[in-house]
Amino acid sequence: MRIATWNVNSITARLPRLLAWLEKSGTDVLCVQETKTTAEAFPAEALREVGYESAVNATGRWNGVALISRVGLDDVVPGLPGGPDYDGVTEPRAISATCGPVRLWSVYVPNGREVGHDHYTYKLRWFEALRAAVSDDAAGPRPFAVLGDYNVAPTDDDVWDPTVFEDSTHVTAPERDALTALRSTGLSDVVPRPLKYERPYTYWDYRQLAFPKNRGMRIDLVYGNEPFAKAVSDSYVDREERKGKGASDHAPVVVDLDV
DNA sequence: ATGACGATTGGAAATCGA
Repeated sequence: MRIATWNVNSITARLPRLLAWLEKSGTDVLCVQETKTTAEAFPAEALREVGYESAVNATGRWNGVALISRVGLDDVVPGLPGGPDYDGVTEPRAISATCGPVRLWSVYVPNGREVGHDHYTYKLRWFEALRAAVSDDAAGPRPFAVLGDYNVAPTDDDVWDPTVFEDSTHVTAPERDALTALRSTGLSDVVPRPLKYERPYTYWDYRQLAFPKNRGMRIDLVYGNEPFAKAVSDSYVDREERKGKGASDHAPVVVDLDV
């Protein structure tokens, strides 16, 4: 069984590449972030025509997450129970479902914008709510994983140049502490292998030739419980999908499971 | 080649991203 997570930066703009990639990669379940569409405009019919069901939590131009599966999509829960609002709005940043033998979340963690910003506080609260919401499944016997754009680089090795990010979001101690707290529920970081270079970056800015220069970050993560981690046979970042016209600024992270 | 930011809303310029 092949699962993957991909911040597509608009599923409308990415649809041709998304459909081609699903077929080429043979992915059974895809966790999507930044759909940037309403649920009504989500391309569920185009996905159904190629054999995938969709579960969507999306409200418009910002955020939005989905699960796309051809191996079952049951017990769908949209949103993060107990999660914080931002500016009085409950943003669509999480959705979970059971896909065959595994329970999966697709998450788009708040960016944080600047250290000390209201959005940064919101990000830390969001992480705490996520930890509380997944703790039972994380400790359970069923293969379980939280996949998505975490907007945190777990270590300095996950950033192309740590000195560039001093005092920036994505690398601060409170954000990394939030990852540690999340792992303490029984989850571990399923680190993918890179297809080129030393580090498995998953995001490269569109600007300043970041991708050709490999100025990237590993911020798209797969956190799996013990039954999940034991079933992993391979994991890699499909950097080929970051190339060329019409690419997202994130590459898919692929995980193969023996389940 | 992997190449100098892209998507959305709205119908220009602002906002967001990390």
